Amino acid sequence: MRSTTNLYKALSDTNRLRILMMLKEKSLCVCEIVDILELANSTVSKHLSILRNANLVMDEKSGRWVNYRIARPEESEDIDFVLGHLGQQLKNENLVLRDREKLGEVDRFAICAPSDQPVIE
Amino acid sequence: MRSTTNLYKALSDTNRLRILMMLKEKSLCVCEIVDILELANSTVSKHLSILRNANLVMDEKSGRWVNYRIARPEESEDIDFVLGHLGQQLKNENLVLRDREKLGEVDRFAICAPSDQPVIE
DNA sequence: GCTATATTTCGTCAGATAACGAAATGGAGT
DNA sequence: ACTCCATTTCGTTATCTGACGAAATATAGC
Repeated sequence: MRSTTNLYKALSDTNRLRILMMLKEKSLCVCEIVDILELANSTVSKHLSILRNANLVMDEKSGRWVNYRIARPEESEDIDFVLGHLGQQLKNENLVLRDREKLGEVDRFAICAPSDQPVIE
Repeated sequence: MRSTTNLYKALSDTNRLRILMMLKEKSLCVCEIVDILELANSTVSKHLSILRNANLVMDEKSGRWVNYRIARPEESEDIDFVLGHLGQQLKNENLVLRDREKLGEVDRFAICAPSDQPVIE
């Protein structure tokens, strides 16, 4: 029962739904999500751990970043069902559409490393 | 977005899931649900209002009782989808199985009217 | 090994949620 | 109209949640 309510709890926050809708488009590191949602990185990290705990997203280390992506069907029995529903419900949601636009422009190399010399790949 | 998170919030409480699973079996009045869940009737009433608000259940007055039932597909775009998922997830849940057993024995005429002379239909 | 920096963890605060009992409401049946 | 009683609303309390900044952790690249 707990795992079922945990899944639904994970889905009952606006910012977590925004994150899922973005990850549906493409994988993102924490700092990119921070930039788009305009929340503290500790807050975003917490949201991601809740989504990870519900097996909705997975993380993969890559260089200095942690990339988050939607769980594959083999990794989550609920993911297809959930994304199907969210896709339907939120496809015309303004906030989601705006996030998606920002998603095209986001560049982790520009966003992170706020010091004088930006990191060069 | 609000209506989507409200739906998921409604589903993220154990007692509300138990209520939905019971109503899937048959319609019930508040006092029957109180008897099975062993919660205060004010608490159950609140849970039912949250489920009603999410369009998952409907209420119908009948004599002195208010019968609650699962929303019909015409009344809720999400109901089939939700019940399908819950059925899968919770079909082997002990608490749900115990509730279902109690459901067979429950008798609103015996439960309510706690005074000396039970109500006669 | 040191430094830089992306991410996570910790501590705290404000607001939301679930529970209860008591009081209010409202419909059914006399 | 009155009474009964199932249900809802109200007020309170304890716990949970989401937010933040600061400190801790971990890893890449020199």
